[in-house]
Amino acid sequence: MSNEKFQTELFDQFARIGKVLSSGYRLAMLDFLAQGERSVEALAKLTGLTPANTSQHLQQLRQAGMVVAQKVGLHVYYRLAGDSIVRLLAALHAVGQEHLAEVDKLTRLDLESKDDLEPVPAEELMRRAKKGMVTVVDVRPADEYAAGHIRGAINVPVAELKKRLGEIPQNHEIVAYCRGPYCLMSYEAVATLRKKGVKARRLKEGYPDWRSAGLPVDDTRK
Amino acid sequence: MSNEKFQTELFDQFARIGKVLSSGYRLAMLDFLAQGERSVEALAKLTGLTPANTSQHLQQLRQAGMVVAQKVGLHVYYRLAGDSIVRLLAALHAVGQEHLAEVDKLTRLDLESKDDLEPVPAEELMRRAKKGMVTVVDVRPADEYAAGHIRGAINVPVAELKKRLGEIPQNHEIVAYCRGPYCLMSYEAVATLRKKGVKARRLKEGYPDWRSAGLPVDDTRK
DNA sequence: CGTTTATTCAATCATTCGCTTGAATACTGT
DNA sequence: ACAGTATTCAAGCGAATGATTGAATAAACG
Repeated sequence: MSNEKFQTELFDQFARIGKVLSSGYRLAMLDFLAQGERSVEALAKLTGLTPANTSQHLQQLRQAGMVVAQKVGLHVYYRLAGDSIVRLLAALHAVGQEHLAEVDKLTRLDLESKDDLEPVPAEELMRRAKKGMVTVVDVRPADEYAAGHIRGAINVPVAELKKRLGEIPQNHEIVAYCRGPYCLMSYEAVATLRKKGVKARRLKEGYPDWRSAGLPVDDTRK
Repeated sequence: MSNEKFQTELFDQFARIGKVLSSGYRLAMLDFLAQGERSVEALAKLTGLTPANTSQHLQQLRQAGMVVAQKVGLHVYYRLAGDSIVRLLAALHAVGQEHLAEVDKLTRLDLESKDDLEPVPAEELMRRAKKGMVTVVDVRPADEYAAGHIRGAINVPVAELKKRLGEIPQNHEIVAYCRGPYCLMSYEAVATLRKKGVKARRLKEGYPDWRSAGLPVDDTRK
């Protein structure tokens, strides 16, 4: 094969991956899948799409080699095909953050104004968790917690935080986490807790980062 | 703004980058631009597209924040908007290599069968170049060499290699390099040189990797 | 000042994409 | 076997995309 032909065929193959990244819904699904496997139904709920539509997107992702499916009973569980996908998503986020003015505007409005809530980096949390100096709270919805969470974390979804305040041991500082750097739930949780006079900070990383860094998790399946 | 709305807007922004990566031609352009800036005309020649078409693609890339343009005289020179783009392309290549059967097939046919030509990693080349133990040959076309190349390399395009063999000092081993990991020119060059009885290997990295690693280059503009 | 050259703009057309809808398939539990 | 549920399939429709063409800008040069 000539060099030119080889090159164009290769670029067309890589473009298949790009094509699959060209839909906000598919990117959202990949982000959810980065937190662990999910059924079609669960993803449909999370994205707000119809199940049929969700299934179609997932099959595009599968044909591009980004996700793999496994049928268990009535449900089909999808998960990311490998760790390189997480790295690709991270690179995509980085480029967006750096070069898309709109992303900058969105995050400046919503995240940075809240970032005086100095986030706790993962390694600091690990150190302090070993000494039992901290209570880790997963503020994602219950089903996402059930599918996988940081080892030792308790689950109080942000929507129920106010009425379930009593469940949270308050002898230590509280560290809240959620889905990832662009998820607002942990911000909201920390704001709520502080308003109640509870000492709380958010974890800098989300669950997907924690998990892909090889830190200890409890997951429904490896 | 609600968490859900924020999320979907953010994902839609990231999808703009994915959309721009969904064309083989645009990916090819980004790869060429990773080697240094190029005019519209140059990119049109490299991709085989018409200038008008090339210009349209470049403007899509520009609107997505991936490239920036600079007008000098009659020519408009485009270049990558930042280093995070190079990392994104690398992540894309990694995912393709790992999860697309077609990429695997293509590279197995064309690259791996030739990979017994044990490539030289960049750091080894640096070490040996300092001692003057090696002749570095850039086998890309003359204009690409002119736009930027590894410091100390001489240029002999692979097409002219046979008739210009005499220009290459043969007291040291020769290390050939070209555009990057999926470019076949350096493979071809090494095969040609070995057939002539010249001791030659290829550099594992291509020029873009070398450049983005901060290793010494001669570039037309910083 | 008019010509040449590089790039961009604008309009057109065939193709593709994404969502919707309704039906088909696969599996579970009674 | 039958009803119920999760997922996939297939067809249809409106919107967006990509290449082509010809014209419009903009800068360099005689």
